[in-house]
Amino acid sequence: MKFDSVTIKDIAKALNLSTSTVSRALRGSYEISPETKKLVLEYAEKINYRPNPIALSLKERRTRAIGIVVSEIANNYFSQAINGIESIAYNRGYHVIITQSHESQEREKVNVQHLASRGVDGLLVSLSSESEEIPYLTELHEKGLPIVFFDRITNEIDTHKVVANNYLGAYHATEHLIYQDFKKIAHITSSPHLSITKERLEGYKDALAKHKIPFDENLVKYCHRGGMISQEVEDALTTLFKGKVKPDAIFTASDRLTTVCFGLLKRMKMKRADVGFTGFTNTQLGDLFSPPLTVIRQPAFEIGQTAIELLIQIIESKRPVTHFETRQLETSLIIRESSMKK
Amino acid sequence: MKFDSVTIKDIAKALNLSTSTVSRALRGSYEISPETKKLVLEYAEKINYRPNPIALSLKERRTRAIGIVVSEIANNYFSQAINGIESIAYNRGYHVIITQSHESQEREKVNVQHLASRGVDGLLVSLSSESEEIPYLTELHEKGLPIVFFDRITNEIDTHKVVANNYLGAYHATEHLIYQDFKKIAHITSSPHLSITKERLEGYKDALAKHKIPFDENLVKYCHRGGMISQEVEDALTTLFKGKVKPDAIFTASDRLTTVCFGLLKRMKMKRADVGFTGFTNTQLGDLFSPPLTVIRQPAFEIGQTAIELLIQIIESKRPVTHFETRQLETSLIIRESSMKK
DNA sequence: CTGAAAGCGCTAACAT
DNA sequence: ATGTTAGCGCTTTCAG
Repeated sequence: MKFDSVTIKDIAKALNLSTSTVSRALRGSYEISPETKKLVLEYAEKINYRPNPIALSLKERRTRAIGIVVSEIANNYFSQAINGIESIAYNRGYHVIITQSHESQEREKVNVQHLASRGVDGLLVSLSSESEEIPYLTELHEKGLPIVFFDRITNEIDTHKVVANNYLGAYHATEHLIYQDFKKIAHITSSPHLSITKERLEGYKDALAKHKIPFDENLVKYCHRGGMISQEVEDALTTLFKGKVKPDAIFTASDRLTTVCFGLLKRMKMKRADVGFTGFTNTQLGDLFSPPLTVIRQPAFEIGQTAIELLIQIIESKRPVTHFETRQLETSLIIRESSMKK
Repeated sequence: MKFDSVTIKDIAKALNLSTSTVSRALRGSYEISPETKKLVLEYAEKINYRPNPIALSLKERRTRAIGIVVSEIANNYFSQAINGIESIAYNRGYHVIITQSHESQEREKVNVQHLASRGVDGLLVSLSSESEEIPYLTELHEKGLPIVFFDRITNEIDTHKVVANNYLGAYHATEHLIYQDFKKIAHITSSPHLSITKERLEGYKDALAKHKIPFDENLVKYCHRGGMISQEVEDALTTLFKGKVKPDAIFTASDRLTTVCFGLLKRMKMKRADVGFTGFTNTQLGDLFSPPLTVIRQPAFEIGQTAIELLIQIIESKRPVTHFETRQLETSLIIRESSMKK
């Protein structure tokens, strides 16, 4: 605490000891006599001594804090992932600093650099939709800062990564729509360079191919800000429904896209009733919607847990970690009315 | 950056200057010759020097970081408030550290103490539903740590506070239900000792009184964990509908309570169709629901902005602030179908 | 077993 | 205009 709180020095003075003795006693060094130790400990307790973590960080070059960089906390996927992260971190004695990029690369960079310079012991990051080149991260990684990516990952950096099985999630969702007898399935997704975008697009394509439905690239719309700006989703929808091939179903690729798109569809009154709909989202409110929403749900909490576990593993490993893995967790398709053919 | 990054010392050595000269040059002190200044600045730029904020904090006893304590970020109200806070903080050069209490007082205490010991310049807090006595906060406040409360505030501490006009919000919501001709309006709310609970209850009561509807305390149900545990809401509903006086409408008092309760109502199939419903919530998804939800919306973003502005004001004021204010922002009632009498 | 002293990166009072 | 030194709170050699 910064407001004239008690320091090791105060204890030393009061007990007529040196600061080093006090320090050692406090951390239970074996070279301190039991009596002195007891004396110090009791006095420290009595005056409610708390070591100053800032001084500690300066000295030890570690903070027991880990930084999180996500695009938006107002996103069910991320808030659940963060809860997963915290659930482990706190038990392991780490504190967590959450930052948001709001899908802006500039903001992401600022956050990353701030966290790094604040001395976090490691970083958990899901890239912004604008991020393609990420020198600010590679640089840090090369300097030895432990980083684990989750959700939106990158090939630029060789480290642990944790993702949902986006390919299969998309595949099953698409196939489900096909089984419902939809033929013109549009796919509304985020920035084309994002890992999740590519994986989900692959799943979508492969499901179509499997069922001999030709892939039509006019049915795929990219929202570069991931739906942060509702206008881009509206434009996508307008173009789709004005196009030669009108979609009879829509499959959205991210949390925000799903809710924004579903809302717009309703508002635009584009014969919503007979447009099949499903999308990736972690909202728990899907069955309150009208019609109830068929969703692809990611195990966000578990993804967060896995990511922080891997990160702590790197942080606490004695020797540099060289073998990295990419963990993949399965999604689940929750079928409700919105994807049913009328 | 902690990984052998360049320090002021390196610059000094390279340029054959003393560290103090470098330090002064870097912060543009007038007592440094333009040439030296230029030299230093250019070299610093070249080798990409970044001051170490940890060392800075230790020295200056300030961090330009402010701590936020809320119950849940997976709550539309709080995530919007946090966005408001960030929008101002970043422009003013402050970073923001977000923590969650998950409605647990113990966790709240740990977070507060951690933030304080990490040396945040100030605290923005919305209390957990368990928090009544808050010695860990009063203590800090007495030591001079700037604190601003928002949403769930307390009388224990004399400082700036920012809230929605909960009384009027509840009053209007209740009155709206009355106008729809509902007579037995139940109120499902959080912990009785929370400021928001009291204010909203008052509004509810006064609206009833105004319209000569007798207040029936059996129609008021408290969920002590604020709906964190869905069971407590289910119990509340069960009791209500098994009671002598069955409610014909329900008015919920918080974001989580609103969505959980609305969902349960649907699932429990308790003739949901003719139960009027409205509640406090900041979800933007209300009109996607079935039926579309009538909600009381708080200006969360603006509340966040106001809170951080007041906090920064305290932090940066030269002399101790002694006059404190409680700012109140108006809510808005968004009327949709759920509150309509069939 | 305990103490003195150096140092983490930086700033600022105090020389010069 | 620039350098020297002390100190923020703590740990950790190095000496006794």
